[in-house]
Amino acid sequence: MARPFRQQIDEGILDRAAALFARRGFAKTSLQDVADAVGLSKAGLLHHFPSKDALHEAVLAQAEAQARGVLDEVGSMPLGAARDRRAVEVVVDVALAHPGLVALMLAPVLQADAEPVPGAGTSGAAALEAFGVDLETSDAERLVRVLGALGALAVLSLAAHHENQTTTWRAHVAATCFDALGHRRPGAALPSSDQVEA
Amino acid sequence: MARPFRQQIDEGILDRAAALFARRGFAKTSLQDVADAVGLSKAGLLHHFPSKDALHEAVLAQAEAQARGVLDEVGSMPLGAARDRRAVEVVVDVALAHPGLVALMLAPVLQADAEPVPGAGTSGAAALEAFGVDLETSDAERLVRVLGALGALAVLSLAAHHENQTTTWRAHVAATCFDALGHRRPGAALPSSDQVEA
DNA sequence: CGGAAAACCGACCGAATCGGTCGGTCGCTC
DNA sequence: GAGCGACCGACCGATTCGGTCGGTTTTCCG
Repeated sequence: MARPFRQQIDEGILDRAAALFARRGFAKTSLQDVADAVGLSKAGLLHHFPSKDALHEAVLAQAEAQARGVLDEVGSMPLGAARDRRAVEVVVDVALAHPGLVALMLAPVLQADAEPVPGAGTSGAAALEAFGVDLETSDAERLVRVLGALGALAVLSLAAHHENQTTTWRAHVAATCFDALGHRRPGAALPSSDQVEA
Repeated sequence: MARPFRQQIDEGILDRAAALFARRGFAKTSLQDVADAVGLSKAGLLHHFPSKDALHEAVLAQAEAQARGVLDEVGSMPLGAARDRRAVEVVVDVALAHPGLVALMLAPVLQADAEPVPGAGTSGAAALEAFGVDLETSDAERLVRVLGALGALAVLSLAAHHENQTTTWRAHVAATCFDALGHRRPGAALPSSDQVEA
C-alpha cells in the first residue's frame, strides 16, 4: 500500500472523466462536473491534474493505451465469425471495466462538431478497422453491423456501470454485441460479411 | 405551398434540437448550439420559439407524440420473435426519419444527472415496456437485449443522418437491431431469453 | 508522540458564455 | 410603397467557466 494509491485514484478519475467527455464533449464538460462525478471538489481535482487540458490529454492517453492493447490483440486474428466471437469477449470485458471508453472512441464518428485534439478521431477509426471495416471501400453492411455492435456496447457499458451490474450483465452484453454482428446465417451466405466462417 | 413552410422549418429545428439535447443534455446545450445546427442565428432561432424552455417543451412534446404512435402500435402486438421483427422495422423507420429521437428517449436511462422535466424519463421507460421489459421483475437478459438494440439504433440513426445514408442503411440497421434482440433459429430455444414466445 | 508532506477544500478572481432583448434589414405580397 | 414575417448583429445582466490562493485535515514515518 505504499504508493499505488495515487495511481489508482488517478485512473478512477480518468475513467469517469472519459465517460463524461464521451457523452457531453470536452468543451461542454466542466471541471465541476468531473469533480462531482469522482467525489472531489474542483480544487481537489486540480490537485491531481494541473489543468483541464492536462486532464483531457491524460484521458485520451489512457483511452488510447487501453484501446491499443485490445485492438492489437483483436486485429491480429483472422477475419470471420470465430474471431468476432472472441473479439467481442475481449472488448466487452474492457468496456465494462472502463465505462465511457467505447463511447469516447465512438464520439468523433458521431459528432459533427469536431474536436481538434490530434489523436481523438484516430482510435475510433482504428476500432472500426480492427473489426474489418474499410472506410474507403463501401462495405456498407459490415460498417453498420460493427457500428451497431459498438453502439450497443457503449450504451450497455454506461447503463451497467450506472446500475452497478457490470458482472451480472457480462454474458448478456457479449451475446447481444455478437448477435448484432449478424453471423447467425446457417445456410445462406451474405455477399460480403462472413464469407470466412468457423 | 401556402403555409406548411413554417411548420416544416419548426419540425426541422425540433429534430436537430432533440439530437443535441439527447447527446449533451438540455442544460449543457446552448441556444447557439441549436442555432448553428439549424443554420440560424440565435435571434433567428428565438423568433421561432420564444424561449429555450419553450423549445425544450416543444422538443419533448414532439418526441412524445412520435414515440407514442409507434409504441402504441408495437405494444399492442403479442410478444415473440415475429413481433420483434415487425417492431424493429417500424421503430427503425421512425428513428432514421428523426435522428436523436431514440437517443433522447435513452438519455434518462443512461444519465445519472437527472433532468427534472416531468415527461422526460417516462417515454424511455415506456419504450422498454413496449418491448416487453419489466423493470420490476429482473428479466436481465431481455433488458440487456432491448437496451442494446436501442443503443445500436441510437448510434446508427445519428451516424446515418450524419453521413446522409438513412435510406441506404435502412435494411442493414433493421437487421442489426433485430439480431441484437437475440432470436435464434426458429427451432432451438435459448435458456432464458424468449420463453414467452408467439 | 511530533512534524513534514500530501490530500483536500472554501472562497475567490477575471474572463468567457449564458439566455434573452432591441433595433434594424431583407424579401415578399398586396 | 406600405405592411409583414423572417431573420440578423450588437448588446445586456447574470451565470458559469477554468484556475489560484490560503488554510485545514489526513496520512505517513521516525
